[in-house]
Amino acid sequence: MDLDDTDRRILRVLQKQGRMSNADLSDQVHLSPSACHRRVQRLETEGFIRGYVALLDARKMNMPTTVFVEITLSAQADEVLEAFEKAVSRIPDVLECHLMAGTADYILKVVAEDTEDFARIHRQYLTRLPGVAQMQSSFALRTVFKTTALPV
Amino acid sequence: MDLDDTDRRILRVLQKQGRMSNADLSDQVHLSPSACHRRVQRLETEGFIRGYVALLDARKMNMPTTVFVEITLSAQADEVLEAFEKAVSRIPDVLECHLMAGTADYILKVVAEDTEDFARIHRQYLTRLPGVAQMQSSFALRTVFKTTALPV
DNA sequence: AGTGAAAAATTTCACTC
DNA sequence: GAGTGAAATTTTTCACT
Repeated sequence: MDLDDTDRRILRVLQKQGRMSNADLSDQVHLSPSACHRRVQRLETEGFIRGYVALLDARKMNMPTTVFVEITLSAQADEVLEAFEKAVSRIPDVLECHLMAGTADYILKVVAEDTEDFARIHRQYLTRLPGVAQMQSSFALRTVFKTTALPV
Repeated sequence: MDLDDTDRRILRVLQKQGRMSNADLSDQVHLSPSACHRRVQRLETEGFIRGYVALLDARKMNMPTTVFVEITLSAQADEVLEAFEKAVSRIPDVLECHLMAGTADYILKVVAEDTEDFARIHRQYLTRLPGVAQMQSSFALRTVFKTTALPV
């Protein structure tokens, strides 16, 4: 299915304010409430919209520390990758896990309360990951910005 | 303000389903609708909940490619950092920008349609960023998982 | 914090153009 | 596709326990 400009306007708005009422949304995109609602439903059922989430304030929640962890495995066989990924997915503080091209096999994005808390996560979880040959952690001093919104 | 277990349950649910109705939410967290609604309002006004957003399917939206770009600047004076950050914030395909400790000064998370599209973004935007000494791009072959939900 | 109820707003749907 | 209007549901408030 193709998206027209109106669909894209809807997605731009909902990526910023996912709980905006259909009445307000229809105003912003210059549609009647019913036409707008039909489009949103289609975008949902066709899978363009994966879902709606509340975003929490990491500082308020006492998780202001972000660490990127680059990991190289000792082997690249499918079973090794699978075992690694399965173990990673059980660590609550890991928000993202990407399989990379090039030298590092994986990049993890980890959040923690502070450096000490990251040390705990490292000790408790990261050192126990299977198949790891090398690991390098880089701390974010400050997150300049972070958005969940794809450019549409 | 401190959060109790009920607050944390509310946040866990809303981080997964941000548009759940207050009635359903109050069921899930074992509260009456009014008590639940009172708590959600407090979590919003106190700033624990920063907002609600729709999450789009990157594949459906034709932006399935994620690239991490590590950048070292030629100087670290405040004005250099500011100019760099200001320029970065104008690039639509950059979803995150983190100031890092250690060797690389910044890590950017960039999304693109494919490698060719990333080449365009690189040419059009990244090569024109001010104060850049070194830049290294790493492609994600596959995103194992990605979540916006903080552990609470 | 819970209950119950009323008021306001939103969502949903059948129908029409 | 889009618009209209009415019904169904949900949200929001409130007084009271």
